[in-house]
Amino acid sequence: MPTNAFPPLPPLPRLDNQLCFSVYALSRLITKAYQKLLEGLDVTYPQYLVLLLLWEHEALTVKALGNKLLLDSGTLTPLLKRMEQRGWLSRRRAAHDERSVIITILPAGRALELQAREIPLKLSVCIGITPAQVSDLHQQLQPLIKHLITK
Amino acid sequence: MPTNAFPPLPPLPRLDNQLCFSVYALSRLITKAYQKLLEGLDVTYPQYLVLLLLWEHEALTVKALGNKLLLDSGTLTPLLKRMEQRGWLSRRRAAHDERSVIITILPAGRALELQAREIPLKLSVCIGITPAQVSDLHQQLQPLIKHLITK
DNA sequence: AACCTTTTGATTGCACACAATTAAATTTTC
DNA sequence: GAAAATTTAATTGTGTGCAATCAAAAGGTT
Repeated sequence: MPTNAFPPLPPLPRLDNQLCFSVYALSRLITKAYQKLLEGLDVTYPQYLVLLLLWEHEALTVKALGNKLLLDSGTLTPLLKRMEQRGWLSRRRAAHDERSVIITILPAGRALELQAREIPLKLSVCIGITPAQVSDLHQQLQPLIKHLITK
Repeated sequence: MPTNAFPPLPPLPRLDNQLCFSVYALSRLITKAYQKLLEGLDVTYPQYLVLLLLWEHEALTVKALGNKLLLDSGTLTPLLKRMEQRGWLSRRRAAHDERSVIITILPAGRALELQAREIPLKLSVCIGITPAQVSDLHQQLQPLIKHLITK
């Protein structure tokens, strides 16, 4: 009896068993939850992430923002231009390296920080887990992110 | 001495401490990893998710696909039209309810299943965690998803 | 039957998200 | 110092992703 040249492979895992789909779905659900909390500020979730960084660092290059957010200029440039139009930040070339674009928070952008103070707390309620669980889960995701970044 | 009407609030959590950002970043990294594995099939990750469902169920309405993938018709309609153009599936109105659109897998779409067999294994290597960890993490994400869906 | 409500997809408009390419400026190499 | 390689953003094109709106069809009510 000849060996089977095409042995049956195990069936593809069902969608509802897949970790990757869960991460994908959860990410979109979280973004949607943020959108509700952020609509008072009239910012999107990716824009809020940019603001979080600028509130902390005052000024960052597009490159630095991209490194921290894992987003490239194809995403960031139009997003930052929209935020510039609203007067939240400024975009200018670096004097010492004309290739770099420096993003600086403006007073109007700084003013949003106060309004945003309650968001983390509200969101944790939205998601419905304890701070301990948040921390635990966060720790577990880090190695996956690290592993995928270096590819 | 009067009580302070505006006590200082705790600082906003740093980006690299936020679970939500980790989920968001991980989701995009996973999609990118899938894209590499899927480029031989010339499908995107969301299209692959549709195929996974059609390989299992043969035919589903747009509504049913949307329920399973947590995507609405604004996303699915153009995506399914692209897949129809490539001959992977058909779109037709249900006879008993002209509002419903039934998506049916075609032979060309079915043929992709064989080529996709190795993807789950390859991806688990890509992510770099054990099956036990995958299962564990997956279990932890379910309550968050359930909690956010019912909002 | 005529009306009302609900369900279902499609459509529209806007905002990411990223691969690939281009262009400009800097750094390295010789 | 000139040439080559690298770095950095911008641009372009394609594909999601979703809120809001529209239109058609089904089901229910009187």
